[in-house]
Amino acid sequence: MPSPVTFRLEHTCRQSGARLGVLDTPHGPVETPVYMPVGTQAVVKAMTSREMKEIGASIVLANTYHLHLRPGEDLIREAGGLHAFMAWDRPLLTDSGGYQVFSLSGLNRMTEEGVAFRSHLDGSPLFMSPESAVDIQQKLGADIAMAFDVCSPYPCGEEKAREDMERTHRWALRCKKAHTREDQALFGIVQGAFYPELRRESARALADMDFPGYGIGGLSVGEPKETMYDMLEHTLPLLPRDKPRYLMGVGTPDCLLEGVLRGVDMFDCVLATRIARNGTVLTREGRLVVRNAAYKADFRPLEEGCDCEACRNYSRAYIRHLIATDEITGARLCSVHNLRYLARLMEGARQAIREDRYLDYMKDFYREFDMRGAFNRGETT
RNA sequence: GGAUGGGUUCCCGAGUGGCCAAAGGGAGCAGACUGUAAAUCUGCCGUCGCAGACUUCGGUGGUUCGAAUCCACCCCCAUCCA
Repeated sequence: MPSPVTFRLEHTCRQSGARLGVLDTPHGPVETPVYMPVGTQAVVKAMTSREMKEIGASIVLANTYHLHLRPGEDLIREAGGLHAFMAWDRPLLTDSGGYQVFSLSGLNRMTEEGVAFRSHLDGSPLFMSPESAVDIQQKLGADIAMAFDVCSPYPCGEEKAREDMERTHRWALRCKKAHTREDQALFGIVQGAFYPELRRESARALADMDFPGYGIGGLSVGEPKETMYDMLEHTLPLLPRDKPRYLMGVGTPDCLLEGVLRGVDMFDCVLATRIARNGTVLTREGRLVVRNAAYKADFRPLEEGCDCEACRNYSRAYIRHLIATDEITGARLCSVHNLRYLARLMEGARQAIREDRYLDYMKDFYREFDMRGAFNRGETT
């Protein structure tokens, strides 16, 4: 059967090789490269769907594990599916819960059959397998579902990395077999930890399984950025050119641009919304901790020239005051800004690719963006 | 005027002879955050410093080897009685 989600590679930047494309889905097109805001619990935290549209979000994520626990996939199906439930008529993607196997590793036990979780909410047991992760996602009804994968930690010994990768491959086949919904695409996920040969092997194995799109998983888990870029360079060339590549869990503005340079089409990351709620915003000049006392009487907008609601109407001093007084609108305005910032960053990237000047675009970004202390995980401190 | 209860480090508030620079909150300041157990978490929070030293618990004066803690007087606050 033909995939309900198809990718059109529209242009390859002659200066950089970066890709410009369109992902067509049952709920409309997504221009790539794209940053996808994360709405784990069927909501991008602090945001309404109307605001998400104003920001320019074309596709949003939700999470299988979290929605299975609350409110349950049957209720969402009864509501008419995830789109209707959360009043979002644009494309949706659900992560499989594979990441929760990793992030909640203290609360679960994995076997070949699947993963026995203990709910992080009340400790009650639940079992997720490739089949049940697919089943839940089919009931949720997002445009794109993700395979149930095994995300290796960092650092990770080669033997374990291989076991995780091979299990990910076996589980990918099981997911594919279990997936029957015709208006939903299932993407496979590449693993292989930080071993170039494993990354290549995983990319080839997944490509052979012929998915309509490919996630690159197991990155941005604590490794230095250069290591992540290196892994991308060992993965992306082995994935089919005519299928979308989704770098899962990334990230920072610089990682987004570096990913695009290497051929990534889709990204998601909680960072923008999480740091927003904690009083930090992204600007073209770098990260700005608007919570800090330095902005107490700074009446400029968060970012000069930004067209978001926060920057059009409010000052740093005001937003700092809202954060300091624990007013939820402070978290909301910072979220609005950060999401708009990343949407504009990617709009600019697409435009630059179209005009064959993506390397210039990156150079301009790095010239302005202060990288000192800005999410330099894993690098010398 | 009398009775009672109080005055502790920015605020609230524990502490009633040494283990007290003084619990715990709050405020303040800073840091972390990458497929969200996160509107969360961590650190600092008398002064100078490495150790350590110094100043501090309303004021003054005592007792004691040693006082935020005991005694005397004084000043202030609250409530009640006149």
